[in-house]
Amino acid sequence: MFKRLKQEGRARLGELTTAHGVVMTPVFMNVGTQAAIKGGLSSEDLENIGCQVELSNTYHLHIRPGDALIKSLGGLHPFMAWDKPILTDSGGFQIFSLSGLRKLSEEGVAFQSHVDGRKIFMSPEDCMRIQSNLGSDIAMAFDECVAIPAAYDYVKASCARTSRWLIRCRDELKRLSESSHVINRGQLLFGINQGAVFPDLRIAHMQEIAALDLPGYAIGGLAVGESVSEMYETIETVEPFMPVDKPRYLMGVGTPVNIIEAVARGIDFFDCVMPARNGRHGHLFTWSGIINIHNEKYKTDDGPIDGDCACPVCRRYSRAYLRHLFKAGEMLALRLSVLHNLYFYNTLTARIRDALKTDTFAAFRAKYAEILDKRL
RNA sequence: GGAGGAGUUCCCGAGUGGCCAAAGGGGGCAGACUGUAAAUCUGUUGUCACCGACUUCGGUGGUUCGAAUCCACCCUCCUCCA
Repeated sequence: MFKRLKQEGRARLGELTTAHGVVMTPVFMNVGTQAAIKGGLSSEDLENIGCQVELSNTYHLHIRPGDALIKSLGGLHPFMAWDKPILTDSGGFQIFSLSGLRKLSEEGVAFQSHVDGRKIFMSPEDCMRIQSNLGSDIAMAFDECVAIPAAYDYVKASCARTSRWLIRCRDELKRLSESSHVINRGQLLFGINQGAVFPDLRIAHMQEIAALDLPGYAIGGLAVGESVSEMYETIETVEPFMPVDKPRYLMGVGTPVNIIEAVARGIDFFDCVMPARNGRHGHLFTWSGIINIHNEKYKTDDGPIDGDCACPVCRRYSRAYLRHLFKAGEMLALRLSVLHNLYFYNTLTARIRDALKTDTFAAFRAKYAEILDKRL
């Protein structure tokens, strides 16, 4: 159940109630694909950096360790010792990212496991059964994330199939929720809008799925090859057709500025691997821009990553030390960097919420949208 | 004292007459990364006036149209024998 608390322009302040608690939006969801944040963060760390929602992946957990095992251990929440909300992504992104290892049909997707090569067939119904076994609070519909550039006719046919799959997802989840064996009866299904950068396809598809009156809606298939302006334009195109009183999730996006700009265009939920992956690669987000801690200029820098950051890393360690950890190949470098970056992203959305509460989001946007993505 | 072996660009290490400014690692420097097959990948790493020129393969001389590669002497290091 989603409640809109406030609005400034198109930007919204809200809260979504899930089986494992209330999520204040706009929110950044922390990506732990295999029920773990890469870089060595624990569930306890997530609590300490203000994480509201953890995100895991259906395809990856189905392959290893298997959703049946996780269900037998009580579901993802006890399994990873995280009792706050969890969203599971459907595996639709793997249709895009593992495009060389799968075959698509009306019935579903035949993946060749990237781990051991074995065949894994996933229909929309399978996808819902897996997510039900995982026991997540929010289940994503099984969609096809289409790479851009894409041919119009292909995208049109793909959207039609994604719509048919969505109905199958909804019906299967409904059937499951009536069974006495499910571990999370209150699981929310979010439908996913596709259509690449074709305005008419985006709108038609959004209208189609909005009619199903689902608990939430996502914009998928962005940040997969289009320009940033095309991404913003696509959000602006679709947003008026998204139900007003339902949560809106922009999947896989993005940079700090992308998030601010998407909030300004009416988005509530975000997730992105960028803070974790780029952090592991030495790119650290600060309130004055992005630094590459590998750079020689930080060799003797005894200041924190960010003087304006209150995270556990900035309170204690210097840039020079962090740079040394990277150069020396110490895994602590990865852990501290990811910890800082995720703290930054969670704090970014917390500050956006604060700005919305005090009707100062426009000023916040003007102040930070210029600098946060800048390389220092 | 005798007998072998070796000295290559920041390091290790290939190369034994022209296709060599010199393979491949490492290290250094820089870049990419957006619902994670990523602790990954890419570029660069003698100098300069850089589509070309110059200097470089322990040192000095020599052979040759041409040498890191062949010859002579010298220097240094390693192994074995006394």
